[in-house]
Amino acid sequence: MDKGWGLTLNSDQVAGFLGNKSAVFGVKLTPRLDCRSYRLIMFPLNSRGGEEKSAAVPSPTAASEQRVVLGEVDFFAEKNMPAVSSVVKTENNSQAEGSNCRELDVNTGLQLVIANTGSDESTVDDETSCDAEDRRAKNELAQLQIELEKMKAENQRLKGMLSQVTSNYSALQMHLMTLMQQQQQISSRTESIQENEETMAEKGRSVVQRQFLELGSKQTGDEQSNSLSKERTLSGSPHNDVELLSQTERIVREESPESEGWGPQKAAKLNNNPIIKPVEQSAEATMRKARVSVRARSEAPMISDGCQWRKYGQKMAKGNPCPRAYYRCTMATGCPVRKQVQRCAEDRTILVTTYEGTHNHPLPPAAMAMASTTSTAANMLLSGSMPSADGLMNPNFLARTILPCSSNMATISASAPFPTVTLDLTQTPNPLQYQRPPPPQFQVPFPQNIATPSGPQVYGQALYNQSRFSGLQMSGQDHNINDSVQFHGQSPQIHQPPPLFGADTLSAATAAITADPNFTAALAAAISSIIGGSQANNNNHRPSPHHNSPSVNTSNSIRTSFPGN
DNA sequence: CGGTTTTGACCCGCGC
DNA sequence: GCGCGGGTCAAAACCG
Repeated sequence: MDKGWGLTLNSDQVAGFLGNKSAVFGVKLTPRLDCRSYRLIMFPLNSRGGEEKSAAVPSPTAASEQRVVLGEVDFFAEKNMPAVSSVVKTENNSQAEGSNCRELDVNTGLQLVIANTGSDESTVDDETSCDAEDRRAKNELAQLQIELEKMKAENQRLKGMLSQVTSNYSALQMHLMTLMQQQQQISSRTESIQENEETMAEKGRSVVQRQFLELGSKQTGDEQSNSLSKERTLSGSPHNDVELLSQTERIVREESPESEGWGPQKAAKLNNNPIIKPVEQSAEATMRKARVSVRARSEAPMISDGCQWRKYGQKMAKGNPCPRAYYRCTMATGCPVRKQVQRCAEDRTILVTTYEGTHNHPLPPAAMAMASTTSTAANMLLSGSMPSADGLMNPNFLARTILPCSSNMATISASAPFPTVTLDLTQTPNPLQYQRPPPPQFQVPFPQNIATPSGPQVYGQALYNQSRFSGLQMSGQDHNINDSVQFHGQSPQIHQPPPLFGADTLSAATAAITADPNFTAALAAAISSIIGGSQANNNNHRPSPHHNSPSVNTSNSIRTSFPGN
């Protein structure tokens, strides 16, 4: 087959060699199928140098016993090419002389002398069939290459379109949220003025009393909402806040019915009271609803995230020929964290791992980075659908806050049955990007909580502040950052803001893990940053080699073990 | 022997 | 009501 190289001779040389000055020929050298001999194909050239037709050149009329050396010939070689010393002319049908001569088309009377070759003997039999087969194969190859190029171009075009659509969607969503906030501010002021007038008109009627009455009619016993409402009532524009609260209640209820999702459905059966729902259960159910999907390129059946997982099911999902595997965390009994692992249908080198829930136990360093990333993403996603002191948070802040290095590496699915954040680790961002502070406008969704956000350190603290501020702390278990703090030796009983290294290392780990497409390398970076940053003796956790946990050696590299499925 | 994986059955929500 | 699809259960098989 054609190996992609050929021999080109000077046409004048060829014409002179043939003894016909008026004839101009092009010469091609193509390897034969056996890859040991080569064929020199000559063809007439038109005035523009193009090939006129593919035809064998008649043998030279005046055959000479003496070799005519055309001169040194260079190959346009790309691969393992034998060096060609010269092109000589011999008698018709003469065999190659010497072991370094390779047979060519005997009809042309040309012979190619190839230096530095072995003593392979070339033959001339089945030459015609090989020739036809060569041409067919070359044609097929050329067509395939053309199709490949077309597909590549189409792929690039589609990628560009997708990127544009994604960015447009984000921009539109940002715009919509900004407009909604402005509208709410305006309506808030308007209603505040109206209420003032009402208060003046209806003397003796207490506005605050009316507000609490309305609250009482709309509340469902949710202490969290109640406290939020009271807080809002005190902070101004109460009427609007009540409406906002009821809106948000609808959103939360619609998005997280108790009997849905990965939560134990039997547990849902046990509590059938639709009105009185404990805060813990509600928060837990809401937390379990949020999902964080991580896309990473991996040939392994499962990415190593430092946790121990037990597979409890596998299903064929619609629209994807690859099965979806279900795992639950087995690092602690009753840990609610589960994950789904499935290969991407479009690109099977991409492994999509979807996490849900928050670990209720300390995590090893290897697992902290991913767990914190997913937990933070879930927290912020839920915060985005919950009322806050600033009103509704734009979920796109999440993408940019979690992944300040690239705005299009995180997407939030609004159409999915569950609110899902997708962290795409398959794209290669500029490695310098995540070392720089993120753009200020996307840095912190709650700027009043952060004094001077200036980079990943403050960014990590921002996550901490935000997640505590969101009012969606899981009762009975603190945020993952606190988990990490506990793991680093802090007293589990004392719930206080984590020391600085917790936020620093977490943010660094998060940035590293989300910015590096090589997941294992990113995990190694994250772990090394955690270990190096805290200088704590964290090596007491030695996951059993039986489990799917990475082992950290002294050089902070990651060795993953993936038992086959 | 204990933990994990496999895999068919079952449950449940949802759309028609 | 029925079918479909997602998610989970649980018994059997597997494995170190």
